[in-house]
Amino acid sequence: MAQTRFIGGLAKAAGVRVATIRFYERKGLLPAPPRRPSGYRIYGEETLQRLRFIQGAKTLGFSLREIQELLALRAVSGRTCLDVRERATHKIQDVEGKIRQLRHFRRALQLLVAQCEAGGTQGDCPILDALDHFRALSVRTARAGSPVR
Amino acid sequence: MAQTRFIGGLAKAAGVRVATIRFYERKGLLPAPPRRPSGYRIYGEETLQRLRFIQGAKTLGFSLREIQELLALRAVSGRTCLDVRERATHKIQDVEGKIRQLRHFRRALQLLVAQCEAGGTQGDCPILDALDHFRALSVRTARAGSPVR
DNA sequence: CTTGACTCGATACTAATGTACAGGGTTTAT
DNA sequence: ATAAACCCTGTACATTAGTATCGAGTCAAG
Repeated sequence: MAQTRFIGGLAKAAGVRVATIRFYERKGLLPAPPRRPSGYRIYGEETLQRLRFIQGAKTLGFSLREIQELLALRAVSGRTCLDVRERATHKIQDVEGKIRQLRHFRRALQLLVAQCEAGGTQGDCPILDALDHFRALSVRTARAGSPVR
Repeated sequence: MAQTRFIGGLAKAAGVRVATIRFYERKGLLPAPPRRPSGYRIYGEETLQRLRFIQGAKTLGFSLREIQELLALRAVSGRTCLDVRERATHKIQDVEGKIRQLRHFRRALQLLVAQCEAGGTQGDCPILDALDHFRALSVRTARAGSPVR
């Protein structure tokens, strides 16, 4: 079994570059792994899981910093439980905002397709006014409140 | 009514910087607006809508390039209708992938909260294995297929 | 008709997220 | 025990998405 591997094998399995893995480690998104006496990093399956998680979160619009926060939720230490609960609840609201927005989005695209199928699309496709009237919901992705100045 | 305004008013209304609006124009995300004889840009309500759309799409993880593609779908010209339909359908699949992933995500976070409420969280919160087992679904955000080399 | 706030284009800088060497060891299959 | 394929650190470069600044012109309220 390929239970453990070096960085190259992990990179290939996750579909990222070796340099990216080292970069994530420096950024604290991946824990510093055990090493061979030579210094080679040794990885187990769990790091692959985590890399997949990171990839997924990235396509959903979370920044590396936010992903770090999400991952930090895992490090529950009992006494911070309330705090974790709070942050998780907050994240859930973020996520639900995003889901709402995406549904909105999808509806607009579906209307566009329907319009196209009905053949009646000349010039100024007013259907995508749905997209135009798309209001930025309360998703504000933890941008630390506009810096004012 | 503030039906038309200069770039500063638009920026304030949309919550972005003036420089960002000019940047989007250069990038083709906003159309070149009409001008005063002096060269001042004049904006109407529709540009505000579009800016909001862009903001929303950004928090959903679409790159400016992808947002451009989405906006381009609006420019239906009859004969490209089939093409538009195809691309829109593709985008819908992207969006649905993201929605699925976000639901996954939310479920994991909800489990975490539930666990916290049940009080039984010591040390190794195995619930977030849900997060760990999160598989990167087929969301592949139009990355033009890994460059191989 | 002045004055403070705004706008113009051009250019340069920044932050986040990677990527690509370079020079030098390590692994491993043969 | 050697050669191809890897890995190490450190540093420099690239791309995306803006931000900031400059000198000069414009707007609009009093």
